[in-house]
Amino acid sequence: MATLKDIGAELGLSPATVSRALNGFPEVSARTRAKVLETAERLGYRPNRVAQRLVTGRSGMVGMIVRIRPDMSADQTFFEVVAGLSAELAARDTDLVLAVDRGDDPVAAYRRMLERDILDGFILNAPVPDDPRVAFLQTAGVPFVMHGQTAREVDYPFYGIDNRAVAGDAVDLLCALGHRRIALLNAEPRLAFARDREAGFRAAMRAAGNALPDIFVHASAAIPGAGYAPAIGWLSGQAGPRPTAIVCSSTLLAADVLRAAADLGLPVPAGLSIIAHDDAQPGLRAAELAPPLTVTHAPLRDACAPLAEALIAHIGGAPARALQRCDRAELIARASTGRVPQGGEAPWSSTGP
Amino acid sequence: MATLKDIGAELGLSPATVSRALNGFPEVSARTRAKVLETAERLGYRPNRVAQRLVTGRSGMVGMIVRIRPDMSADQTFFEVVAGLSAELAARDTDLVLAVDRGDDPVAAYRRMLERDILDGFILNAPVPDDPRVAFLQTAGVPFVMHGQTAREVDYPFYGIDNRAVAGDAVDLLCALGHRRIALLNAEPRLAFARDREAGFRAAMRAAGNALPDIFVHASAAIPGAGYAPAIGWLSGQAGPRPTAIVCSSTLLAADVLRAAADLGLPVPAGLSIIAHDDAQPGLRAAELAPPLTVTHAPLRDACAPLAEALIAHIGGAPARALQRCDRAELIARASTGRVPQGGEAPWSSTGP
DNA sequence: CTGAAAGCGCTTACAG
DNA sequence: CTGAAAGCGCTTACAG
Repeated sequence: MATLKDIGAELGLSPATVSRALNGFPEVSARTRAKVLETAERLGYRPNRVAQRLVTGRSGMVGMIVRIRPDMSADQTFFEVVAGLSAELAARDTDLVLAVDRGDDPVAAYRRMLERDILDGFILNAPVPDDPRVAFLQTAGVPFVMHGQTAREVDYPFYGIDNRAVAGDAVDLLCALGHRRIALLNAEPRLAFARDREAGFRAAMRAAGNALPDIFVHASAAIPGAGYAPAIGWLSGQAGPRPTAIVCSSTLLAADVLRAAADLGLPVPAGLSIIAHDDAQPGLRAAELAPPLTVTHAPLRDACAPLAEALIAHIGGAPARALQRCDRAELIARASTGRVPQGGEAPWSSTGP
Repeated sequence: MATLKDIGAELGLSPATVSRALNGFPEVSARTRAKVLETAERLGYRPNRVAQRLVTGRSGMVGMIVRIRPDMSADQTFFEVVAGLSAELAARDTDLVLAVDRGDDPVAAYRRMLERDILDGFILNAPVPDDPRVAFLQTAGVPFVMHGQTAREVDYPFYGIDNRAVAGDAVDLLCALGHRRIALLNAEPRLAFARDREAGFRAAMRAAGNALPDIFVHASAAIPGAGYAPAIGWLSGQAGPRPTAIVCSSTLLAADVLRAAADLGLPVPAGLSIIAHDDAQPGLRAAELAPPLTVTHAPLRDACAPLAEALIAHIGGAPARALQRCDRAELIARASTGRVPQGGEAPWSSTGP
C-alpha cells in the first residue's frame, strides 16, 4: 500500500507537503497539488486511517448498542434503522460498530465498548424516561445522539418526531369526524415515545371536551398479533361501550385491529375508524391494507441522515442545543377513517380520569 | 487516559518493560509484573488500540455486509446471527463493523469497505454457488469465513451444517414410516444451502426407491405466509396425487403448511406428515406448534462461536483447510410425523426425473 | 531481566 | 510555498 512517503519520493517532495496537498491546504501551489493528486491516483494511495486516527485522536467509528430481550423476535425497527445508519455514516467516512446486548444493566455494554475501543460517539435508540445511559455517557464525556428524546427539554443532541402531535393529530382528525369514544392502542409504556403519545392523546381529548377511556392498552409491536386481543376486548363491547375509533401506535397493531374488526363483523370505517402511526417499514404497507389506512406518516429511514449528521457534527464540536430536531409526522387521510357511526356519538362513561 | 509512559514513570520503568509486563512476556520478573499490573489497574490504564493497530498492522475489526433487497422485510436470520457474532467477537476483543448493502453488485460493498478502512477480515453469509465474493476477497488477500459453503470442496474457512443430511435425514425418517410421496418445500433456489437440501432430498428419495415429485417448490422464508399457497396447491390434490409428507426448509414454512392443512381439514400427522428444519430462532418454537413439529434442529446461534473462532484463527495465520467445519443437525422426532395414511402408499407418478 | 531506539503512517506547529 | 522535526501510543528487534 502506497504511503505519503512513497508519493513524496516519486516527486521529490516531503510527506508533509504531500499531506497538505491531499488534504486541501490552501498554501500548496496548484502545480504541486496537481502532481500529488495525479501520483496518488496512479499509485492507488489510500490514507492509512489508523495512522490518521492515532494522530487526530479520533477513531472514525461510532457505536450502537441494540438491546434485545432473550425471547423477542426480530425487531423490524432495528433492521431498518441499522441499515439506514450504516449507509449514512459510510457516506461520512464513519463506521458503525454494532453490539447486541442481552444483559440487564443498561449501561454495562456501553462501558465495555468504551473500555475495549476508541469510539468517537454513540447512537442511542429506544429512549426511556430518565434514561440511565444519558447520565453515564455525559459523565464519561462521550458524544452521542438520541433517536427520540427522554424528556421535552434535554441538553443532548437528538432527532425524532413530535410524538405528542402524532397522537394529537390523530385525535383531532377523529373528533372532526364526530368521534368521541376514541381508544388508544399504544406501544410499551416504558418507552418515552409511548408516554409522549399518551400525553398527546390525553391533551387532544381534553381539548375536544371528550372524556378519556378508562384504560390505555399497551401492546408490543415486536410480538406478532399483540394488538388482536385488546382490540377484541374493546370491540366485543363486553367491557363497556365500544370505541368508535382506535388510534394505533403502529401499522402492525392496526393490522391486528383490522383483523379483530373483521372477525367481529364490524365494517371499517362504517362501524369503526382506525388511524395508525406509520414508520413506513417494508413488509406492511399502510396504503395496501383493506381498507387503506389513515396514518401519521414518518418513515424511519428519514431519521438516519439527521442522526448521522448530528452525531458527526457533535463529535466535531457543535453544541448539543444546535443539534436538536423534532419533525412533525405527516397526516395522510385514507379510507380507514370516516364519520362516527349512528348511535356512536355518546362519550365514554365519565369514569375516565 | 493513562499511557504506558505514565505507568513507567510511576515505577521508574521504561514503556517497553511495561508493555512486556502487560502483554504477558515471560522474561519479565514476577515482582515487576505485579507492580505494573497494580499500577495499571490503579491508573485505569486501557491500551490505545489505535496505536496497537498501527504497529501490528491489525485493526481488530472485522466486517460483515448484509445484503437486503429493497422490499424485503426484516430477516430474522440476520438478527440472530448478528447478535450472536457481535457477542462472540467481543469476547475475542474484536469489533463487528456492519454495513448494509442494497446494491446490485455483490462485491462493490466489500471493495468500498476495504478502501475506506482497515479490516482484518470478513464474515460472509448467504453463500450462492460460484459466489463472486470468494474470488474477489481471495484475490485481494483478505481473510474471511463463510457461514455455509459454496460447494462441497472449497479452499476457504467455513462453518455450517450438512444440508444434504438435513434433507436426507428427513426423507429417511419419512420413508421408515412408509411414506413414498414426499414433497420438498425448499428455500430460494439461488442459495447454496437450498441446492444442497434439494440434492440431499433427491439422493435419499432415490436410495429409498421412491419416484421424485415433478416439481420442487421454493418459497422465501423472508416473506410471511409464502409457504401457504404452494401447500394448498399440493394438498388440494388438483395438481395430481397429494403428497403424504412434506419436508419444509424452515419452521416458518412449516407453520404455513400446517395452516394450509388445517384449512383443508387435513389432520396432521394422520393425513399428512410434516418435518422442518429448525434454526431455533425466537418467535416460532417448533415444539409449541400444534402438533409439535418433528425437526432437524441446528440453532443458528450455535454457528456464531465457530464462525468467530475460525475467522480469528485464520487472520492469525491458521490455514483455511484446518478451519472447515460442517456439523450435523440433530433429528428430533415429535408429533407432526406419523405412519403413512391408508391408501397413501402409492408412489408419485413415474414422470418424475 | 530491562532499556534505548526505531518505526508503524500520518498531522501540524515551527522555520525558512 | 515547502521541509525538517516532533509526536500520537504502542511494539519489538537489538543490546546489554
